[in-house]
Formats: sequence, structure tokens, C-alpha cells
Amino acid sequence: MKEFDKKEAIYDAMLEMIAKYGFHNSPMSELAQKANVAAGTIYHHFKSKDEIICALFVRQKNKLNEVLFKNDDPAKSYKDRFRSFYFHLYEHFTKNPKEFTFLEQFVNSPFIQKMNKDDLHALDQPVYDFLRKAIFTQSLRDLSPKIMTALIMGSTSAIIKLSLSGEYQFSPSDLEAAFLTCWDGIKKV
Amino acid sequence: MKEFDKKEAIYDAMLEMIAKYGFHNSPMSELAQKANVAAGTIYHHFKSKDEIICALFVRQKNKLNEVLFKNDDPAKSYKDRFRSFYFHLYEHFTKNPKEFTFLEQFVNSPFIQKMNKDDLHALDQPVYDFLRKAIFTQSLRDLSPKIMTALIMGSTSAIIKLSLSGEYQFSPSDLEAAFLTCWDGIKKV
Amino acid sequence: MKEFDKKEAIYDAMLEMIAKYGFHNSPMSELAQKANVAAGTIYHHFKSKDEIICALFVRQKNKLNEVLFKNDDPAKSYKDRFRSFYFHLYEHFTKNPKEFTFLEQFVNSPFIQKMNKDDLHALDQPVYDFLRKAIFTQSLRDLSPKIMTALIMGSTSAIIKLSLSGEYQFSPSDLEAAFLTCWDGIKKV
Amino acid sequence: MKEFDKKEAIYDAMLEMIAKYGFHNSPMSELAQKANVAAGTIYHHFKSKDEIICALFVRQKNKLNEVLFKNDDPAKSYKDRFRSFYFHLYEHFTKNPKEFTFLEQFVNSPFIQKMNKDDLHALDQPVYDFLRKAIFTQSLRDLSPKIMTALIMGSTSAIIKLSLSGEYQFSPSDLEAAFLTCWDGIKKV
DNA sequence: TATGAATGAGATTTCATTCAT
DNA sequence: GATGAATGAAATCTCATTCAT
Repeated sequence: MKEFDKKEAIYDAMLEMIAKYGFHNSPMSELAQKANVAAGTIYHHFKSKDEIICALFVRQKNKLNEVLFKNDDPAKSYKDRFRSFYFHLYEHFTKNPKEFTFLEQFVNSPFIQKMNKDDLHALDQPVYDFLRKAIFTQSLRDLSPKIMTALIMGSTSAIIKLSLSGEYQFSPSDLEAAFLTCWDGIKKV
Repeated sequence: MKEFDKKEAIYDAMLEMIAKYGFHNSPMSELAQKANVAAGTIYHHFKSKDEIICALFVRQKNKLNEVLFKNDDPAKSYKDRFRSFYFHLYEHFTKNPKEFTFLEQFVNSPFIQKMNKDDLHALDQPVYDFLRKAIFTQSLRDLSPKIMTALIMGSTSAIIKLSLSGEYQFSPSDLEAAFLTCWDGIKKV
Repeated sequence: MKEFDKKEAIYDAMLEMIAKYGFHNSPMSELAQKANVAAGTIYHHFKSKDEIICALFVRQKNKLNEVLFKNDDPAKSYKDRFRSFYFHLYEHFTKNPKEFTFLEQFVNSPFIQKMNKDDLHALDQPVYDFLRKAIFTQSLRDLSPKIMTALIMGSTSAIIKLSLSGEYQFSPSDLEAAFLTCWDGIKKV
Repeated sequence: MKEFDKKEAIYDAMLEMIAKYGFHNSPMSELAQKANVAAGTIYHHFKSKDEIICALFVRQKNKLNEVLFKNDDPAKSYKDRFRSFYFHLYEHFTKNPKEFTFLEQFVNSPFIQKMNKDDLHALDQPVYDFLRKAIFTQSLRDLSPKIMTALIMGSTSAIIKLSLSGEYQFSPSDLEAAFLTCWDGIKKV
């Protein structure tokens, strides 16, 4: 097995455990078992448990950016492009709840403060750029891209969280309504 | 010191620790020190660490409802009343960041799943009720109150998080713009 | 069992282990067993393994000073007093080889550099003072007390080490000769 | 790189690490790094970590004997020859503190007991022989060569240790006085 | 009720050594 | 012989919880 595979196995196992059990209750011994490696091997690839968790966050954020922009078509209207992001995000995370749960746990924990500010910013750059252009071309309300990102991602995450919790079953028309509520708020009037 | 005071001291100490260091890295021994009680005393008031954390969540949610509805005036328009909620929330949490950070950490962690569904629902009831009435009276878009709560609280939380992170300094007009973005999305057209 | 007893039990167990097996090969788990306490109890009294070792050194140095000056009689000549020290030291350490072996291991290891310089100096103060007075009264050669302490303690330790190693069996006259060799070197001519 | 070079590189790296950090805190992985060899390579040349340490001791003792007797001139008086040894030793070790620190650590640790008695004796033979002849020719006090070696090496080591610790700055006259103190003790009266 | 020393299971991490390449 | 990723036993240390006072 190549180094690449082991690191990936460690990432996958950690993602699953943290999503299920949280940072605590995710001991390294079980991580080793789930990743099918020896405990010591983990420390050959990472300096500490915290380092794994932070590196995993970066990995997942990059994966997320790939997902978001996979089928983006700059020829389309901003509304259509945004709509595509919205539904992609929803679909991806409802199909991969572990990724969502991990990311939300991470950004709401003290871990996020251990991250380098510039690195964090770079991970959000693709989204910022998209929104900046949309604002510049008068497609979106004149608002700081940071605030707009917060508003959009905040409400979208809440929708996904509600869906994953099982508290509410989203029909396609529910989702469309949620999307429009968001869009009507941010669009240029 | 009365029993009441000790419980409160324990709650306050736990809130501060978890906000700063997370659920892990908040050992009971330090909790005892910060709350100025003996380790054993904590176990006279609570069965376990988990119980403290869950009870603390309930305490903070109730406090939050009090804050939200403190100055609500049903005679006013729904827009004004909602505006008041929005600004109250922002002010309260930017002045009490520990409370916000704790709540966000809790609801995004596996702890939330240990809570009784009905209890959870009851804690959100005041907000649901307000929104349900607003929808019924055609002040707000026709959307499930659950979805609407998610959209509103999600975007509001994101704004507060952005502000607390220090990444963006909100001016009064920024906050007004954020409020309007939210309102324009949810209002009945 | 009182706190005092547990700390002492830990010290005694550590002394024995290190003397026999060295700093490495003296695991905390065995220390707990030998001291008849739980592993966690050790950390109730000490911050770390290193702290125990350093505190143990201080304890042993103080014990040693007590031994050295126990029967000192300032009315006697410096030669007689020094002779008494020499034989006391030899007897004490040949009867308590663990104490000797621990001290020698410690002062020759990197641990000694972790100690505070002033604390170290204070532990040697009684011996310095004795020698300073002896030099001042022209009983001993005019030499810095630090150098003289080094010369005396170095040769004495070497004699004890030789004796403990079993490589050489000291007769009373051997010891007397060793003492005189030392004395003839340091006395004022 | 020849096998010879690798072994030497391993020895040098181990010497430095142990002098700085002690036997514990000198892991094989770092040894490999410092010696610029792979971890596995070390095990082609040595059976175990302990074997390296013991072999290193033998290497350093032999080096030391070379240094001691490098410029010995049997035509000179025993006092002059001994004086030469004394100053050579001091100079060599103050210039190569790692060698001194390693040797002192080794002989004061349980490692010394793992060594073969005869091998150990052989390493000290040159010094024993010199002293035996000096005693036989009535240049030195009539004392067992073992005791005399202990007295001399013990006090000399203590002087070097004091100098290396930085606690005392030796002037040439300090060193001369220390030498004379030793010589006056051992010389035949 | 209150205390805080004591517990011991279990957490994270280290490290000497092996072995497939 | 040389490599260095992998191993897993064992090391240090943590911490929720208990219990004698």
C-alpha cells in the first residue's frame, strides 16, 4: 500500500469518526483500527491528532470547492449559476452527510482559531471571487462579499442541517422556495 | 453559598471553558477550580459531565428566548418587530460571545442528538410561533416555519460569527444592509 | 495514608528504580506499583516524571547535608572535623548505595542543567561555608572553595564508587590512606 | 560512503545526542537523521541501541588513552609526566566537552554494569601501569594503583566538570594550584 | 452537603526494531 | 548493504468519577 493510500485511509476514518462521535470520543486507537494501520503509522504521517484534524479540514474545503465549481458555466446568468451552486451544495451534502457534519463541527469549534488566517481566506477565495464579480456587474445587491458569503452560506447550511436532522423532509418545491428566499434577498432590485 | 449559587457558578465556568477550549480540553478538575467548588461537589448537583453540558444548553436557550422577546411590542408591524429581534440578537451575542460560541458548538456537535426531540422543539417554540403568525397574516412569504427559522437563524448566526471572528468590522449601515437582505428574502411580495 | 506518606513512598520507589535501572527503564507504571499508589496519584503530587526526579535530587542533597554535619564538633581541629566528614560520607553511602548511585547519575546527566543555578548553589552552601572558614583560618591551602569542594568531593566519590563496584575491597587502613592522600593535598603547608 | 564512514558518523551523532540529551531522549530515528543514514542501516552495523552505546564507550576510552599518552616522555620525571597528563586531560576535555559528558554519563549509569569486567580493566590498563611503576619507583605514595587511579581521576574529572559547567572560570594559576593539590596528595613524602 | 485526594481506565504519543523494496 | 515506511508494545500523562472524612 502506498503512502498516499494510508494518508487517505486515515483521513477517511477520521472524518467518519468525528462526524459520528465528535472530536472527543474519537481516540487515536480506534482511528488506527478503522484506517487499518498501526497506531505508530499515523504519527509517521502526522505530528499530532490536532494536525490531522486541521489537515482534514483543508482537504474537505478543497473538495467542496471542486464540487461547487464542477459544472459552473460562466456563459449563464448569475441567477442560474447561483441556482446551480445552491442545488449542488444541497445534493452533495445530503449525499455525504459526514463531510457536512465534520465541516460544521470544525468551523464552530476552537480548532478554527488555530488555523492561519491567510490559509482560511484562500480556501474561501473561489466563492468570494464569484460573488465579487456578481456584485460588480450589478447582478447582486451592493454588499461586502464577506457579508454576502456569510448570509448565503449561513442560510444554506441551516437548510442542509435541517434536512440531515430528519426534522423536515424537503420536497423539490421546498428547496426551490428556500432558494428563491435566498435569491430574492441578495439580488439587485 | 447557596445551592443555587453553586449551580450557577458551575454553569458559568463551564460556559467559559467550552467557549474557549471546546468540550475536550474542558476537564472537570479545572471546572471545579474555576467555579470555586470541590470536584466532588459538582457530582452532588449533576450526574455527569455530559449532563452539565446538556443542562447548560437548555439554560442558554431559555436565556436567549428571554433576550429575544424582552422588548417585543405586538402592536408594531412584523417588519419592525423582526428588525428588533435581529438587532437584539446581534447586540446580545456580540456582547456575550461566550454564549454564542457555546450554543453554536453544541448544536453542531453530536451532543445535539442526545437531546430529547420534544424538548428541543419546545425551546424553539416561541420563534416558531412568531413566524407562523407572521406567515398566516401574509406578512411573510408562504414557507414552512421550520424552513423559515432555519433560513433566518442560519444567516443571522453567520453574521454574528463573522463579526466575532474579527474578520470584518460591522458598521451600523452594514448591519442594516444585512438585515434588509434577510428581510427582502422572507417578506411577502 | 497521609499525603506525606504517599509522596515519600513515591520518592523511595523512584530512588530505588533509578539507582538500579537508570532514568530510562524506570517507567511510571512500575513506579506506581512499587510505591503502592495508582498511576494517577503520582500526577496529583508531581507535574511530570522530570519534576519527580529533580525534586528527588533536592531531597537527597538535603538528606546528605544532614548526614555530613550530624556529628560535627566545631571545637575540634579542622583535620579531625574533615576526617569525620570523610568517614561519615563513606559509611553512609556504602550503607545506602542507592542514594549514592542516584546522586551520581543525576549530576552527570543533562538533568542537572534543568536545575536552577541558585538552588543548586544553596544545596552546596554548607560545604562551601565549612571550607571557606577552614581556608580563612589557614588550616587549608589557599584555593577557591569551589575548586576545593570539587577536588575533595570528586576524589571521595571516586573512592565510594570503587568500593561499591566491588572491584576493590577497602580495609580500614586503605580508607585511612585514601583520607590522608586527600588531606595532604589540601592542607596548608 | 564507506562502511567505515557510516559507523563513524553513527558514533559521532550518538555521542553528540547523548551528551546533550541523555540516553533517554536520544531516539534511533533522530540518530539516523543526524548521522545521515537510514534507520535500517544502523541495524546493519549494530545489533541494538545498547550495543552502539557500549561500543561508543570503548571507542571514547581508547581515544582518551591516545590523548593521554600522546606526548609522554619516559625520560622525564614522574612529576613532569603526571603534570603533562593532567593538563592534557584538562585541555582535551574542555575543548571536547561532548566526549567528557558522554563518558561521565556512561560510567555513572547502569550501562557500566553491562560491560565485561576484563574489557573495562583493559581500558584502564595504561593508566594503572603508569601509576604502578611510579609507586614502585617510590615516586608516588604507597597506595593500591586502583585507589590511586580513583583519587586522581575523580578529582580531575570534578575540576573539568566545574569548568564545563561555567560555574567557575579557571585561570592558568587556578589550574596549576589544582594540579599541585593533587600532586601533593599523591607524591611520596 | 462539601471536600479533594485517590483511582485506574484509557488517551495520546514515542520509539526500538523489522522488512519489503 | 541501504532504505525508510510500517509496526505495535509500551511510555507518559489525563481525566471523569468515587469515597472516606
